[in-house]
Amino acid sequence: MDTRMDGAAMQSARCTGSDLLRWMGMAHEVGPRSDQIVFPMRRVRVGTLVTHEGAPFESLYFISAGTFKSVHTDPDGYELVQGFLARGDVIGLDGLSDGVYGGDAVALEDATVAIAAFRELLNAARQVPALEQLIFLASGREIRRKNMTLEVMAAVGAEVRLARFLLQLIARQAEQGYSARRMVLRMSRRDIASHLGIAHETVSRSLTALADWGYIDVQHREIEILDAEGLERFKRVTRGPAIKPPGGRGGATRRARAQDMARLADDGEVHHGNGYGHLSPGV
Amino acid sequence: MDTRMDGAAMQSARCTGSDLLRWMGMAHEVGPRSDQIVFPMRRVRVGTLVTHEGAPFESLYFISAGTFKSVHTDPDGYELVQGFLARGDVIGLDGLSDGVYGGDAVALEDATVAIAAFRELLNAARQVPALEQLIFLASGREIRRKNMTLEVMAAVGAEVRLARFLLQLIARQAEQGYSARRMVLRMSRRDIASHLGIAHETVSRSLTALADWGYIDVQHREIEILDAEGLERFKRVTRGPAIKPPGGRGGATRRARAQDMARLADDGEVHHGNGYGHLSPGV
DNA sequence: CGAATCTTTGAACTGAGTCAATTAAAGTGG
DNA sequence: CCACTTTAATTGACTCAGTTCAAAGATTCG
Repeated sequence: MDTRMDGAAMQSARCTGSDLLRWMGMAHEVGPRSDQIVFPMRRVRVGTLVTHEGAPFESLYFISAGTFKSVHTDPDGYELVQGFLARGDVIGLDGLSDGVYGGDAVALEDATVAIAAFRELLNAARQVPALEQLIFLASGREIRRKNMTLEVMAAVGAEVRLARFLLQLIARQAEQGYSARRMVLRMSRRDIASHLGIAHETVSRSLTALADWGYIDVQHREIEILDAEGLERFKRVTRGPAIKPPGGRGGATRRARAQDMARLADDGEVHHGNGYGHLSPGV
Repeated sequence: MDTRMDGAAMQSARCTGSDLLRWMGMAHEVGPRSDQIVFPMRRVRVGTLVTHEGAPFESLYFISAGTFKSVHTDPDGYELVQGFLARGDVIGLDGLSDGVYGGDAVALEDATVAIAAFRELLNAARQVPALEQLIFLASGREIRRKNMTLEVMAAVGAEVRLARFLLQLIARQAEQGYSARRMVLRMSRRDIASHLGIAHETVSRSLTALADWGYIDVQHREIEILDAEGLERFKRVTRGPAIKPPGGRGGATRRARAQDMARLADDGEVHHGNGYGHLSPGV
């Protein structure tokens, strides 16, 4: 399976239902029928909006290449980055609820999307069950993603949020067949900050911290994972108790703070704090 | 339209597609065809789980009555309340992505749900387009809700988070035809805390603060909105700049803190801080 | 009526936000 | 291609909102 070009898709500025299925990781569903369904494609240049918040919902946009941010602007002018989207994601799903897009989808680099007019997509879906599945898969995935974002934002220190965010990003990249060690952040620190609910200065500091502790290497917007295992362990650190050990617990009460984190990177053995966090420990 | 009972539904422990449409606010789509589709119902007692995290996805559960919390437990045992669901919501949508439920749905009070086996629902949808729409509506709504939760959690003080949460809750209740002034919190402070990403002690304190400022009245789990307008204004307060006023601005640089909030309640005129928050101000 | 849970309140500590100032990078135009 | 402007990123110092820890009420439930 070709991950850079989609056959004739690019040249002719159109693609097939099969392409959509492939991008979304449903290659096994590709068949002659899905080959027959054709969608127009659109090249999108950096900074361009694919959906406009408040505009009437008409199409879903399947990302073939490139990265987007979804930005919601509230009535007072505050911007919130709701998420980052790439191949395997669909733009515009929130429009399903009330017929209006819930945010701007801004290209963070030159990109390509397939335009699926929703009405037509539905018609196609009636003939090609795989396409119907595709829509549900996309919706479910979007919901799942949001829940993951909630996990990132809920109740952890800034460095941990960042760690989770990075691991999430690179996991998605790896799913698409790219490196699981190196990545380029397409978004600004400010975008990350908005998405994670922290100050952009804190993003800087946290990146530096993660680098100091040897988990990652940061060169501008290029990130390399140096210690995937350690980072994976680190992302689990919270301020609350780990889990109430089945046989009762009697450890020292100490919060996991920066120095412990660093140690965690060194010798891999740390008892993180066990005070009561607001993430209720599982009983 | 009856909002308490659904005709024969309760007695016979089954309901029709029309009922589903009504609960979801699609009463206008009700027709003879949707009357023909029948779904079994299930009574759910407090504390009972409707979906189990990790269990194979098979059905969607349409809430007829009662309240649920959706709880995700991560491998380390930390619990995160992903959201609260009531009539008008559907349980289990996150299972659409990978065929597994993403969290436990726990009843916070005795409740009733309609069980829609997904396969059958799809079949029914082929005959009754309104039901197809229904699924998409539900998905889109779920995504929209998650985005609203992100807004709540992103970058604001605890009192404001709480204010937004309460207003959200009561708006949903009002949508269903109930009071827009009084409500009963079905969930514990701890649940709220987990959902908002703050400590449960902070939830207590913030409720007290909102009450002290005259926005609400708190009696245990009963909340009354005393000053809807003020609360609406208050929820907009952030730590960052309001909006960069079109004609440039020159106000004093002061953060909006508790005392200002209180004042806001009194005389309704406050210039909240205007330093640069991490919620980028709209250009 | 007592056990368990939930809620509130207090006190102290600290992580992260705010403000400020410098450095680096990316555009822009001559 | 190089000055110049503008935006992005880093780093530091200070402050406070919110977490943590502790302990006392209030409710609920068996």
